[in-house]
Amino acid sequence: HVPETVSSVTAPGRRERRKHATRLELLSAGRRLFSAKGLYESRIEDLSAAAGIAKGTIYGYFESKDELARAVVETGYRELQDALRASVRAVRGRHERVGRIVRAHARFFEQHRDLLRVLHQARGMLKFDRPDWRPLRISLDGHVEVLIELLGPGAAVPLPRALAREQARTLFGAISGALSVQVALA
Amino acid sequence: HVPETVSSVTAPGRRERRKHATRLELLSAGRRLFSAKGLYESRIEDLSAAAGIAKGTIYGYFESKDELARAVVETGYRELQDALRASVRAVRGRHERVGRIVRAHARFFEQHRDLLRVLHQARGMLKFDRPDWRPLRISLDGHVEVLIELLGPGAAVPLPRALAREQARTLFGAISGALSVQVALA
Amino acid sequence: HVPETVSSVTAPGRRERRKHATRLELLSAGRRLFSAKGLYESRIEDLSAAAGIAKGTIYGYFESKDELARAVVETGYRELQDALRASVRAVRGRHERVGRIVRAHARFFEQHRDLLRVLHQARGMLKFDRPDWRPLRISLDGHVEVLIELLGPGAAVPLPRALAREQARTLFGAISGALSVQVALA
Amino acid sequence: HVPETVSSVTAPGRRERRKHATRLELLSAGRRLFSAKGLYESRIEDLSAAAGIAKGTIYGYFESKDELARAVVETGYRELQDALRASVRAVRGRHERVGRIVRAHARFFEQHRDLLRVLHQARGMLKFDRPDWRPLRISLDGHVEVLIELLGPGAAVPLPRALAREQARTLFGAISGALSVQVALA
DNA sequence: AATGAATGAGTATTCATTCAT
DNA sequence: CATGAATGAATACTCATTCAT
Repeated sequence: HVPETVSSVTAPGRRERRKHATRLELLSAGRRLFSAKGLYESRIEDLSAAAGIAKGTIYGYFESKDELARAVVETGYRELQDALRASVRAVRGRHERVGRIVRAHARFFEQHRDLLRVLHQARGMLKFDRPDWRPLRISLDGHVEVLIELLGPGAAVPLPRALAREQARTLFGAISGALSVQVALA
Repeated sequence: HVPETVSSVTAPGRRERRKHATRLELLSAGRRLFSAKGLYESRIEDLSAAAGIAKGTIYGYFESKDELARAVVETGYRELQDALRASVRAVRGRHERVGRIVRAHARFFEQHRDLLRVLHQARGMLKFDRPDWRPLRISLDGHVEVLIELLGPGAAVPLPRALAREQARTLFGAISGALSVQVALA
Repeated sequence: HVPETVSSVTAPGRRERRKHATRLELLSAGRRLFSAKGLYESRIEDLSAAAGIAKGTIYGYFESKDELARAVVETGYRELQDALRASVRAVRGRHERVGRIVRAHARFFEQHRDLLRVLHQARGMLKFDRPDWRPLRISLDGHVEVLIELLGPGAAVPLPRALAREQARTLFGAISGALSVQVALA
Repeated sequence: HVPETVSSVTAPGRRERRKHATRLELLSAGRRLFSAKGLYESRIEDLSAAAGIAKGTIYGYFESKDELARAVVETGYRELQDALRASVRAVRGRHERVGRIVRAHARFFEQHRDLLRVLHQARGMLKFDRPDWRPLRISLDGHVEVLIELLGPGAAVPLPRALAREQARTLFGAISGALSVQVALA
């Protein structure tokens, strides 16, 4: 019931931007922390300290620790996808595209070891039957779909969807599994 | 430090065998449980119920929940190694051996999805810097060494150790990563 | 300490009236909320939503949640007293006055069940030894005094104060207790 | 799978009795504490200290703080009912029975002021619509039924159930309301 | 004056581990 | 050896209150 004055219109932009910045800060701190100590060993309090944001404030941005974790994973997949897309932009032949994508994975995960760790962990969780983790499955499923698209064009004969999906899954699993072991034993 | 009494000498193997059976029961229940709910979501109480063994008793067999988990992982690697060894017994050429080993992995993990889950989880943990998880690293390292041996002979020229190790790591990571994604999205 | 400017003099009653209206709005929302969910289960945030007034603003009108609660109780007693006064205006005989007052209570609480709930709760709290609740005791004490006055005249021989007080307490307790149980089990 | 040996049969009695004693200790400490500070201001930690029982242990006896509170209330009503029953044993006329019951209430609550406070509070809560408090309603309802039985016999013509219930409710409400105010202002 | 994002002290509850029986 | 009641440190989350805008 407070009338929108000019001054109250000027401000929002600032506040909005700040809110967004805080959210990003939390996601970034979450990625760092989860990757260093694991999701279960990371305490909300650590997160609060790492992000320089009060404990209670976190709950204004994410409903729970788990939700934050899910957001970190989703953001991670999105970044990976952006990198992959860039790597095959304007590349034609399927053969060539596969190679690019493999190398793009390797490069990306080398630059973002923290994400490699977090995503590995996430893949582990979605094998358990807790419904809370369904969103993670959706993320991974989505990533596979993106891979199908990226690999897709260039095949002389388009693959049946099921087969393409199996290939994409295997490709992604093999690449990240291999890198994962390297990192684990490094 | 309790002196061996005559009675404990009279029934020599029985007690030993019972102890061993209980230990196996615990390892098996642990594998089932950890694979179904994850290491962190599995409660000692669940384990006690699943194994039909009182909570307190468990601590007579394992020093802690973590130690039990480590034992489950070690046992798992040992079983996998046995399967792999069997698969290449009396196979000569390196090329052929690699194929056998890949297929043996697939077969083994198809038959023991629970282990696939547990080992995936374990690989995730050993990326974190908690010293408690060092034994897991040793397990995985040991497995890689075994792989090197199994793959090894048959090469015209023996590979430099470091290279062989890298190959084995990649092989194992790729195979289990690929299977892992299949299972996760099944 | 901000000097009164001309402009604040130009619109003299307006601002005052607005402040008063906001205060009433808060008291009314408080009564509704406390009665529906109880004092402890009512969150300042709910209140803010129910009253359409921002959280921070509330603290311009009341020092704390407790103070608001006390104000709700006091206002409630005052309204009850007004109703009681009206019911015995110009009634002479003590006997008749008692009857009127009993019926007035019943009528009042039937029309304001929310107050019945809030006052019951308040009576409960003032049995505990927290000093914060002393004001509530004063409210109840004051109410009893009013009852004494209202019942008082008409007795041939004025009762000793202590006895009159005991009677008024019992009267009020019995009436509201009886109604309270009816409402609780309705 | 442990066979029942003689020795394991001898023990249980003791353990059982101890468990029961602990439960009683908790109920008693709960009554004391809830009555002194109110249900909401009583911390589980205080309870643990007051009962000399570790915090965690409490949860082996009661599912939650609320459940403990409900048990305290139920036990309280049961004790009150026992006292009332004793007071009218072998009393015939309805008139006489009513008097006895009123006096028995007064005596009981004078001796157990803590219960007066706790039950008052409980009556307050069951006016709110939280389903968690339904058991309290059942307790109070049950108490009213008991009152009906105790008052019942001796009437020349048996009252219609609904009317009897209304009378019992009013009787109980009025008595405890009156005593409640006395205690509150004492 | 009004707003609502930020704060952090405060609390119920969980769960690995111990130990008396 | 086995048992399961007792323990209490550890932790996610809430919510009254503050304060920069």
